[in-house]
Amino acid sequence: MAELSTSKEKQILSVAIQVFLERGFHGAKMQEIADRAGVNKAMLHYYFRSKDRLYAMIFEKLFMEFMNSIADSFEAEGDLALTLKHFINSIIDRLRQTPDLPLFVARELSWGGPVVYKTIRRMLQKNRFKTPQIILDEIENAKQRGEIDSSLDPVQFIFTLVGSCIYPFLARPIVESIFPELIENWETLLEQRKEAVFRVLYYGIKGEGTNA
Amino acid sequence: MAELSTSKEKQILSVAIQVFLERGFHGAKMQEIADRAGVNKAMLHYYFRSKDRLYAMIFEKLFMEFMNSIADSFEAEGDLALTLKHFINSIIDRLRQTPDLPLFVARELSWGGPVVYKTIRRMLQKNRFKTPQIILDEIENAKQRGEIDSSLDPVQFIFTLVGSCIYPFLARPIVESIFPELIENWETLLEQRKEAVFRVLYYGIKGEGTNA
DNA sequence: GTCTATAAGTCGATAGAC
DNA sequence: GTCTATCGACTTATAGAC
Repeated sequence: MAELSTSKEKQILSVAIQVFLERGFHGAKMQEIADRAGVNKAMLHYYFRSKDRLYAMIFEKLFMEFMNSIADSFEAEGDLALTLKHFINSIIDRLRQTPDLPLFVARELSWGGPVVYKTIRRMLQKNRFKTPQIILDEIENAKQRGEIDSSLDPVQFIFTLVGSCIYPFLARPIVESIFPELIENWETLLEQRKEAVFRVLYYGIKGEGTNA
Repeated sequence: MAELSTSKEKQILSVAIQVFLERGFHGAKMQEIADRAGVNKAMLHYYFRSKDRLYAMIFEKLFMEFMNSIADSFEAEGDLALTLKHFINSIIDRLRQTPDLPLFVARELSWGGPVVYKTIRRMLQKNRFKTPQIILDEIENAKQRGEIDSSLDPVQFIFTLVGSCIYPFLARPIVESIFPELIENWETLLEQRKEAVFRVLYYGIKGEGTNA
């Protein structure tokens, strides 16, 4: 709505995003936001009225950012292999800039407060989420050319595709607690992941459907 | 520690597990647990002393249940294909009985309260988590027989394997809010998923590593 | 063991001086 | 616009009667 005029307002908002990302709505405290922003707690209410309103603003921004990260990564690149590669590289590079985003979205949606419901209902009405039509088309083409198995379930495949890319970000806290050495090379792991996901998925759908 | 003697004690614990699963530590309220268990709020403190202690007990149980779901699903079945199939079927069937479990673990670990740290440190000391050695061995064997590409990164593959099975449970709230019709057939989707994951992953690692 | 009533603490929100 | 002080709602926890 209103422009973010003051620099202090932007400062608060930027810190609040971080705190909500890390802790979620219930875990986030106005006091911590104020402390980390270097301002008084009263300032938060002066600029943003209430915790609910501050959260609503941030949830909407972050949720759209997440959905757009996925939707915008679907781009036709000529053939299935290139389109797959582009999606995988793009989504991983986008999410690595806000690695807490997937878990934040999953957590807040699973709790499902009123702000969450309203935001999604509003977004469903105006800004219809893009379906991954590009990948669906490429799959159909590849099937007809005989490039991939014609019995492939496209919904399951997209689930596997998106999941394989997002899963590391969702599972990071779990993996970190058990195998901390894996996360020390987090950036390397993500780079290698791009290649690994492409190879398994692309050659996976090229293989013949011999076995049940 | 102590035996769960009273039936009322078991009743409270069973309800508390559900509430913590749904809402996490910060979202769960003692009042709601008492109401849903049909007892007085004071009873909760009589039996479990404090919210922290009740949560600690439940977190430890649920975290172990989750880790064991994964570890126990790794079983040698003679060859790679059968071992993969068994893992996929087993982990999905176990998790479908407590579908909120993966998201609960991810959420609580990402927040990382003192109870969480203590529990994991204790488990790391005594009950060393099983590594998926069985799958690693099968992969090595299959490589030497030339059944699968020798350049396959086993860590990335296990990431993809476990992730592809767990991801639907983590992403369910997100998918449900955007494509509710997909979740209406949740059970069917999970059954189809077993087959889809096996085919993509097994034929994926059998494919030749021609392209970068 | 079970309940009511209430203490004690936390957190969001605001009043009011500057 | 900014700060201090404080209010009031909510939540955990306990005291004490039965």
